[in-house]
Amino acid sequence: MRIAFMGTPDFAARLLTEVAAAGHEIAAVYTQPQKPRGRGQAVRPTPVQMAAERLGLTMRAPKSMRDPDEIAAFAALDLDAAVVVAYGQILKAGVLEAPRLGCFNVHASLLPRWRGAAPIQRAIMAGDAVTGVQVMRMSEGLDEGPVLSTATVVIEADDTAGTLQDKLMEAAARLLPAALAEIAAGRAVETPQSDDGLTYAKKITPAEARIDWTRPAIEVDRMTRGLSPFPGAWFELETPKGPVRVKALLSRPGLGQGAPGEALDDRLLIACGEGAVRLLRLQREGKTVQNADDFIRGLGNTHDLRLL
RNA sequence: CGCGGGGUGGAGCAGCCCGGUAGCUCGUCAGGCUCAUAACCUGAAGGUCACAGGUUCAAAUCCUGUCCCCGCAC
Repeated sequence: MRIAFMGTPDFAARLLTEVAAAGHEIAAVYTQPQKPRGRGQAVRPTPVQMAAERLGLTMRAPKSMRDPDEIAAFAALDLDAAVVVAYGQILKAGVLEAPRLGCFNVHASLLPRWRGAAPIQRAIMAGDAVTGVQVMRMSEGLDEGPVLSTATVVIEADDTAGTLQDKLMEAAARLLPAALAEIAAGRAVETPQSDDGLTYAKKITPAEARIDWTRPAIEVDRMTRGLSPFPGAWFELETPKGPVRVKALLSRPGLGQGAPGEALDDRLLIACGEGAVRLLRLQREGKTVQNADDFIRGLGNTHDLRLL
């Protein structure tokens, strides 16, 4: 098929290479425009852009796909289909209807659960036992279109958003080429989503990433794993030089009771509102990621440890 | 030119303000002790203090520049 690929982060870049390897003619790759961002206002290419360059594909990075000129240019590509993966822009009807067979999205949840921006994180934070990836036909509503194919992935107790994303990415890498083949052959079966179990995966906001030690341990644990490695659930630590912000990147529920935030042993077993969590991987601001052992050594003193 | 923290034996840190013998916790190696432990004891190896200039009798420490890592904001 003659297709366009639209995406931005790593997850999308991996699928772009899969689609290319499947032998489709990629007329254009769309990604978010580069702008000064990140530390030092550096301009960095998106992962999809790097993948597109490596594959020698035509790339476009329009500021807005709502621009009539952009929509016209997109339509002029004379596409069979478009594949959209975490592109970062809302596509209007003019874009969605341009390709002969339509636009298809890869979404990292079992719809209609976790429609929206942060399905992987929200699934872990909610304590879901299973999630997955799906290929769906795009419509104007947010992740509302009919589903063409599904791969399920079990969420393990030690999964973080990072590890789960890797698993989902591998699953999607197998699922998408097969789905495209079905679409090309006109054999794809589209199943409308039901409204049962509908939830929305709201974007993660910085404010909700702060750990509240008065919450039950099981919730704190899900939060650290669901927000790891990015943006990272965090708390504050008192040091001789003042309070320091620390991210908890991996944890495990543990046994213990105490005042919320209090260290119950010298190996980072921290009391929560109900039960306790053991912190396994952390990162102090300005420092690199550390295992609990290294973090403890860096503290110098683990007695009377109190996390805020 | 967005704001800020950091680079010191293999790991994690202190020392820097106030220049004067390279320190701590851990690991490694050798030996000892113990029924036993993420236990304890003894000893050893391992560092041009990120790099390059400068100041000084003397620089990890003060000054200038460069490279690299990271947090926030975006």
